[in-house]
Order: sequence, then structure tokens, then C-alpha cells
Amino acid sequence: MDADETGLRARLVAAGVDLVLREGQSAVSLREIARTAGVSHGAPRRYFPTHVDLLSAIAREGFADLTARVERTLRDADPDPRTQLTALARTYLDFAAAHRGMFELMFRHDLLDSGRLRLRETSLPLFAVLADLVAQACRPTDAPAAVLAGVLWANLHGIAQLWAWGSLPLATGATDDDALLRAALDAHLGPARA
Amino acid sequence: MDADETGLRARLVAAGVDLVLREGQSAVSLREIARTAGVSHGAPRRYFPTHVDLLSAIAREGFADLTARVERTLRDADPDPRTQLTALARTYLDFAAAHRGMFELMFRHDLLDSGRLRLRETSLPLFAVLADLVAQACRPTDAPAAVLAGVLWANLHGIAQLWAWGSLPLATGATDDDALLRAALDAHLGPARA
DNA sequence: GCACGGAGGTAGACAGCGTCTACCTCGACT
DNA sequence: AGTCGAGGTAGACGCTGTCTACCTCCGTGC
Repeated sequence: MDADETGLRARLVAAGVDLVLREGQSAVSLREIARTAGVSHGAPRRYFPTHVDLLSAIAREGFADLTARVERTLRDADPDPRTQLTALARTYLDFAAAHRGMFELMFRHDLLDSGRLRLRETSLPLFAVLADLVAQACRPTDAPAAVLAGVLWANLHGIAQLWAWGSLPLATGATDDDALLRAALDAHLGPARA
Repeated sequence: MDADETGLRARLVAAGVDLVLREGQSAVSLREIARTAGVSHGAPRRYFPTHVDLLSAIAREGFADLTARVERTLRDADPDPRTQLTALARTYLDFAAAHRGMFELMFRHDLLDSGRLRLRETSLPLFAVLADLVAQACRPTDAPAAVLAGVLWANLHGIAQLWAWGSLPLATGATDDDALLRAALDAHLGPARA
């Protein structure tokens, strides 16, 4: 993606992605990544001045992966906006559940350099897709579509996070997040099949 | 609260709460807490076998604080369910913004022992209040009130988190979270003043 | 009155961490 | 052929959490 596919830079990022997917966020130490990539603990410094820079590059891969999954899902789904939004939401929650470590890392702003690596901006294309679909699908309101989309995103994100934490299953008694997802979409877009 | 108010146990928790409020979650190392409390780095071990145990006790204080703030807010507010929910939501978001470090810690399940200290259960009374109000305030739907309350909580939580991360301001263009809060309440409870 | 034992805190060790820096090793270019 | 820099190594430093040996009192039993 950033040229230099076979170089150490790419190998380090790949090793980090592997690690965070397999072992979770806490396992992704700089030295462990270096070991996984088969180099000394000082080698990453040549490409990533600090641990934060390397983690940010790993998180970028996560955002790219999520974005690609969403785009694939939307391409395969019925073009009806409501259906597309449901598919997007399902993909978001599934990603969070299946790649929990990566999902955590992606939103650990204390571990990432969101400024210099334009990390927040990395999630914007995904948000633009969401905002566009919301503008098409939502029932008329007085709030700007961007705000509605932001609130919907926040809802998906909150469900993913509180579900992973165990609070939401405990509080709602639900055994999977599907009821929550449907309730959220109904709330933000109006009852299903309107 | 746990008896032993003046003992080292309470002093350690208080020092940790102070630290996390002033310096953020990353500053709350076991040794730094011990230094703040004026004891050696090994002393905490007598009361908290691991760092996780101490952090969990600190997070419990955070949940207790948030719960107390919510109860105070609800007591002072108009008893109308919608108004109460608005006040609750406002308090939740304000807490997250004002005590960012504590809020982060409270939901960092990788740092906390949610099992043994019944930490998740600590947030349940707050959720019960929310669920009760939702049951009174929401427009009739087919989803159980607990699910609606869970989704609303998730929405508040997601707004708090994504707002703190900077993504939501960036994506929505909003300069404060009030528009998001109102949009969320409208979505989940029906348009205001229905 | 006094030895004793345990509760409660100290202090040093250890491995692992991120970062810094001195060094080494090649391959390319003049 | 000689030099120079890109790219990687390796050791040090101070920090972390955890473990353990020790010390120091205070309360109790006799």
C-alpha cells in the first residue's frame, strides 16, 4: 500500500497486525513485533520513531480492512438504503466482535497518533458512506444528516464496545447483539420496512 | 464505604482516583499511586494483590461517583420521564468529558477485573434507573424496554467516546455534543415534547 | 514483665518495556 | 579502491509490575 511491500517496514506492520489479531492489543509491544518479524528490538526505530507510530500504522490497516469489508458488503447487498445501512451496521458489529483486539486498538486514542498519521481522517470515508446512506434512508427530521449519521455511528460503536465489555448482555439479557442492532436502526431510521 | 476509611487501602484508592482525574489513565501506575500515597512500591500488594485489583477499586469509585451525580441530577430535575432522561444523558456526557481519564479507565476491561470485583454489576443500578425511565418515556414499540434502554445507553456511550476521540466533531462538524445528544434522545424516545 | 508472633510496610531483585546511542556491515557510487 | 551512508545490532537507562526476604512494631499469652 505504501510502496515498499517487501521491506522491513511492511513486514513490521504485517507482524503487528497478526499479533493484534491473534493476541490482542496488549500483546503488541514494540519488542514483540520486532521478534515476530525476526529483527532486533532496535530495528523498528528506523521506520517508526516511536511505538505510537508503529501502532498507528497497524491501526490504519485495521481501518482499511474494515472499510474494505463494508464496501464489499454494500456491493453485494440490495441497493435499498435501509438494507445497505443494515448491512453496514452488521459488518461493523461483526468486525468488532471478530477482531476485538484490532477494534480496541483502532479507537485507543491514547496509543495512537491520530494527528500526524491522519488516523481519524482514515475513518472518514467510511463515515461518508454512512452519512450518504442515512441522508437517503432516514425519515425527515430537523437535524442535519451529518448529525444523524454521527449519532447512528456512535450507537453502533457503543453497542460494539459495551457488548464486548459484557455490560450490555448483562443489562439487557440479550444473548446476541442482533436485537440491539435492529432496535438501533429502528430508532434512527424509523420502524423497519416503513 | 468499605469500612477502613483511614487505612492505607482507602488512601491508595483515593490517591489513585486523584491521579487518574488529574493525569489520566496512563499515569495510574502502581508505583506512582504508592508514591502519591507516601508508601513504598510494595505496600499496595498487602491490599491489592495485583495492579488490576487496585485499578478496579479506583474504577468502582468512578462508577459510584457517576451514579451519585446522576441520582442528584434526577432528584433536582422535573419528574417528567423525558426530562429526567435528558438530564441523565447530559450528566453522562458531562461526566465523560470532565473526567476523561476516569471514564476511560471505567471501561477499559483489559485493565479491570470485572469478574471478581463485580465491576460490571456496579454499573447496573445506573442502568436500572435508565431502563425504568425509558419504560415510562419511550413511544410504544415491540422491543423490550431493557433492549431500548441498552441501545440508548450504548448511544450515549458511543457519543461520549467518539466525541472524546475527536472523530465525531470532525465528522459531524458540530462544536459541542448537545446537538448529538438531542438527536439521540429524539431518535430513541420520539421527537421532543411529543 | 516479657517473649513471641503476626500484621503491615520496606527494599532489593527480576524480567520486560520503550527509548537512546554507539557500533557494525554491506553495497553503491566516485 | 576508498568512502560513505542506509539499515540493522546490541547494550544501556529508567520505568513498570511482581516476587520475596526482611524489619518493625503492637497485642497477646504466660
